[in-house]
Amino acid sequence: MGGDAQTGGPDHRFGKARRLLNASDYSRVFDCAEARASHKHVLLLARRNDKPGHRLGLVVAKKNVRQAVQRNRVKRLTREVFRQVPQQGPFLDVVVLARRGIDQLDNAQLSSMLREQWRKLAQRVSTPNPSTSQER
RNA sequence: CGAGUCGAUCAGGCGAUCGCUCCCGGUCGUGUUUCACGGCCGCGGGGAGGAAAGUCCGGGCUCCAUAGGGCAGGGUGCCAGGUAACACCUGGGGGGCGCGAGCCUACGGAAAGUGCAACAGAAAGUAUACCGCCCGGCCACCCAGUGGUCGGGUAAGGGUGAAAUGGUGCGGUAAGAGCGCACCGCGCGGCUGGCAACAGGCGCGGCGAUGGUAAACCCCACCCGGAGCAAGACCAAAUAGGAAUCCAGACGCUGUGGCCCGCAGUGGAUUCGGGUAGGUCGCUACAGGCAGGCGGCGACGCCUGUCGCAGAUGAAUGAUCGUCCUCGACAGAACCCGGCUUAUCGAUCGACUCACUCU
RNA sequence: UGGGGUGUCGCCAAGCGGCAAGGCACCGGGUUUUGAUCCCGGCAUUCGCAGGUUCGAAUCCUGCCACCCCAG
Repeated sequence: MGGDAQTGGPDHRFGKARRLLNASDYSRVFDCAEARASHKHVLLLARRNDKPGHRLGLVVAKKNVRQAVQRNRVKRLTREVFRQVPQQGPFLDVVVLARRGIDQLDNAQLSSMLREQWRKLAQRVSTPNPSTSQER
């Protein structure tokens, strides 16, 4: 459906084609994560998709980030970082889970941390690690 | 100029680039034309709050009967008004705080009943008499008097306690006592003002009666049916059709508040097997905002004009850069309103009070 | 988002107007050659926080705070 959208549209868009939309999309990633990147404040899970671009899903639990303002801030920044990621390589479905204490970071710290985690994730997918695929 | 009281408003601004969502317009594609869905485009419009929060009250809305009767349970609690309603607001009264502007106030009933008050204390509620005080009889002595003992009168004083049976003063008395008087308090009666709460003043009662506690049970007056948009409705598909066991056989069972009645419907429960968990509506236009006029002390009401002001559904307001200043607090809509409560860097405006100085 | 519940010592908790039980743990002492067991004694508990009612509040009332559970 979005075949000509990808060729005609610019690189840094973030419409519904770039997001995980329902529970089945999420459970597909959770049930069979091909790669993961863990950090003190965040956990990324990823799986290859057959779509013409990366797709992002967010899990920011109320238990981990208490205030609604802080949850919104974390999600906005994560989307912003993801939006600026180049659309190339094997396309992934990624779920970002926030952990406790992530709301203590300021905007600059948060976005540089997320860029770093994305870089690690992309590396692991391009050179498949036998240990990670064995985990599931 | 300093200190303070009350009320109202605002909640970083501007520019550039990239990005999200809804609406509008255009265009392309798909399906069967109207039309629907999806993609893209537009120097096109809209896009969090005063608390959006806590969920503490009150309503609308939806389903259960159109929410009906009784019990139970809960709430409110000086008076009058406002309101859709309220535990809110306005005005007034009583009480308390402040020099004042003002602020605070769960503020009905204890002579309907039941209960409670540890410890201390004589006594904690149909009062009582420990130490005292006073009088009389008898006994002793150093015979005015003092001490002991018995009988009586007292509740002024002491001591205990959170609280001790009106308070203060004068008279009175053997000592005392509302025993008498004055003022205050309390109760009763009627009068004046006020819609009322209540206030004022008058007369009567000697007050052995009527202590406290109702955020103890309770009484009185008034109010409250239950659940919640994950309510609920619709579309495609499905709930079909089956099998087994158990219970009941219509004073039974089910239907959303705990029970009874009433009302409506009708066999019910469990297991096996089978199937679905996609979308649309509800979803923002109303107790609506602003301006003006009129009525009212005011809350508010009425009339006229004008404005269109989030509506997502894995869930939208952001990021980066520049610039200015006072350097930006608390904090993010999820059905919607009216309040209350709590969090909060500050800024501005208005009204008023007190102190000092000057004129 | 809605509904419901719980906060008492380090842990588990009873108490529901008048001194806050008890057990485990911990500390000190005794018993024992030593340890365990056993015995005795101790625990600085703002009773989640702040107001109020009462003579008196862990207990009653009001407002906050934290944590937990249930419903897609």
